[in-house]
Amino acid sequence: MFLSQSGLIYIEGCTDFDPEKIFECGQCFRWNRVENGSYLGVAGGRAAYVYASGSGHVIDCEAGTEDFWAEYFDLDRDYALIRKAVSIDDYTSAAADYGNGIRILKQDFWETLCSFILSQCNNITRIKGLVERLCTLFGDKLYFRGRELYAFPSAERIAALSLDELSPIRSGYRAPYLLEAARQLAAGEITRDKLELSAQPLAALTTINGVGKKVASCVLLFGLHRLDAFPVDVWIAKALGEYFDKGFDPSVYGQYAGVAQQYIFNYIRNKA
DNA sequence: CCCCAGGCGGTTG
DNA sequence: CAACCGCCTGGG
Repeated sequence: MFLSQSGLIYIEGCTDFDPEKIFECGQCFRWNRVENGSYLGVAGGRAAYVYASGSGHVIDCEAGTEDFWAEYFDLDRDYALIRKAVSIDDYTSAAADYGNGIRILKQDFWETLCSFILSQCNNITRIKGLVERLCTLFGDKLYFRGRELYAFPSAERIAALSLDELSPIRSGYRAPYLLEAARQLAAGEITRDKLELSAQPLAALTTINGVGKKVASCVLLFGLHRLDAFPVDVWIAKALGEYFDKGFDPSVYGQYAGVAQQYIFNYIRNKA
């Protein structure tokens, strides 16, 4: 399904790899289309291009980082099987068909937490702007194929800032949430490991000020790759209200409820 | 073109 | 259940 060479990953014969869907379905904020139609993004302090090539796709990255990107794009997982597994009713089947190509990225925990704290009551354009300013102002500079890019700043870096220093981000009332979360992480009060071990990771996450159930579910799904997490935002709520019974329980999708969530989200948001 | 509502992938007290 | 900060979008 994929083949790694020095600095290049070839994805061939995979029915479920569509860059546009992966990057535009709202799970990530640091991938952008560039002039030639390929996507350029930064994750884990590294950059990569993703583009269509022949009958497949290519991930163009620094030599030695192929394993990181294969993991990031969850390339070992068979999403065609997941699509089948969650197609348990007509509506979800249609959504899964429509969303064919979506994959859940294995993103950094802190970056995900941070990004989704900023996401509340904002549209994607603005979230991307906020995150980009955060990186440009406080992230480490990196160079990739002649471009100057910025890594996502560490929790320690953000924890050391004052509200005043954070103000150029223009994150509004979310700024104190961000600082507080950064300090809790930097102090080790909240760690990825603790959450992994916790029996109630959702409850643990919602102890963070500014993190409610929706943001916490997004962090579980995108930042801890808990594919059973099922974030309910306004779009999902709309779909649930229109097409599902009242007492709907996402556990009907089993361990891949979160992937079903992405299909439904993408479907109700983009389908005419 | 400028102006100003309305609305945004929520959370909190 | 309103208030929160601020921009982006669209109608006038």
